[in-house]
Amino acid sequence: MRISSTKSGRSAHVHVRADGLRLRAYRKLPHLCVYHVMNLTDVDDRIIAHAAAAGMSIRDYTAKFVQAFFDDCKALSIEAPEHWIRATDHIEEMVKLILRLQQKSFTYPGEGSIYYRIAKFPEYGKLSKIDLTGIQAGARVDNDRYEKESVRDFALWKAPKPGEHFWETAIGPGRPGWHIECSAMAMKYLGETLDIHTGGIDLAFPHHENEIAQSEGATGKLFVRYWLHAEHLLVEGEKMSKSQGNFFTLRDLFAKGYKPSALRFALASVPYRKQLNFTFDGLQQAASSVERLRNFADRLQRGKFPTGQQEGMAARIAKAAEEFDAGLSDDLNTARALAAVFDLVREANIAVDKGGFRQGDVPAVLEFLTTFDKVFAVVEDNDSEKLRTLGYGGAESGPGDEEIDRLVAERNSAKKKRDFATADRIRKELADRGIIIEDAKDGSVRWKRK
RNA sequence: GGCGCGGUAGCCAAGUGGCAAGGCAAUGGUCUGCAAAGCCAUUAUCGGCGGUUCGAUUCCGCCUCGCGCCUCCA
Repeated sequence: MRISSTKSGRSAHVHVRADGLRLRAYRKLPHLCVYHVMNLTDVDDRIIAHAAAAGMSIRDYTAKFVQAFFDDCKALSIEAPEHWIRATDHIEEMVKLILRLQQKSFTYPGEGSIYYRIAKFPEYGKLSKIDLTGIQAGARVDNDRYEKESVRDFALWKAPKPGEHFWETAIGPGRPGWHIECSAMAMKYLGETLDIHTGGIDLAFPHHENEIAQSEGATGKLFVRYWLHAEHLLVEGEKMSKSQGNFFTLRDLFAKGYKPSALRFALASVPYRKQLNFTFDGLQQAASSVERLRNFADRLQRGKFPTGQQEGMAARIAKAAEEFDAGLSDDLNTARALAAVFDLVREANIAVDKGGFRQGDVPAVLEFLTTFDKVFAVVEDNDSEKLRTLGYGGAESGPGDEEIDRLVAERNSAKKKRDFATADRIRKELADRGIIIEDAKDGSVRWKRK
């Protein structure tokens, strides 16, 4: 399976919702090999202009955005693709592709720029089902700086602007148009036909439509077998925008104390084709859901159960794995996959409560949870560690392990003496510092960070 | 205006022509020294109106509401 994805410097949620689902690690089917290439668009009009204004090279100017993007990906446990590549490293490939299009008369020049002639590609619009016949030339040409045969035609190569960075190439000086990079780079790393291309739904038109036109025009072959377009977020039921004040960065959210796992769960639990309404209440709900899963995993790992296996449990676990698989196979229906997990959690909890659950059942359940976590990456608790390494706000400044262990021991001895006032005081103090203490039936005590 | 997506319990959300998954929250119960965790119980005439059908939340039509794209914005 070969995947290409586009990226935005600002947001990683699309990646969590589609490619970020860690399908590579999952790889349920042995013959399914994931090869993922992620493109970093580090050149466009705005970047060039801003870099010029700042007196910086494009590479230096974009460095901090690239770094921030990767940090965000790490925070959200998005797996690194096989290749992540920069547009500016592939100018030559773009030029070659343009030359190829030129030979087939898909291009025409205009004031130093090179345009794609959409009239030459009758299938144009097949992805977004846009009907070009209704679009009249002249309807929206006022802000167009270039001369084009048709309004829909787009620039493959743009003439240099005074004072701004440009490349000296076989097709003349200038810089690439927005769309050409994706076609050129995808083809270089993935071949002329890719299996999956992901991106935000907003990019379907015109960006992906133009990619198809360029690629298929040049090769005469199908460019992409499956497009995965992720729907956008709403925030508290409204469109996210800076002016509305409902635009949050990951850093903002972590600084408010939300955990990476909660955010990841919130984003991943809603199937990618569905518009996700991001709310703080929803984040809280996601955190609670993650908590339930972690409690369950913990219960299995710490618990001491009678030896042997419960009759039917192995089959029950296998069924959960099957349903989980079926959910993901159903166009990444994560909601369905999650239901399979929670069903098993509930049933296994019942078995544990009733005493039927056996030690021999533990490995299979844990193995299932591990498989689940390869995709969802929320059960393993590395929230604090992530925030710390990435230097994001919100990392705990609470008590250290030794101090906690000491206080827990202190509370235990108070409890043994039936000095509940002291025991409860210690528990309350720790609770105020974000540590939850739980007593188990068998007298053992566990603690966890909230 | 054109094209597209969606309206399912307090919240998030799956799904199917035939008794409506799952999660969160709430309330009551169980357990507990008290808690927590877990478990049990309770909570939906599936946006509205028509049509097709023995039967529709699921199919069709109309309406309504929300969102997106058609402006190099994920």
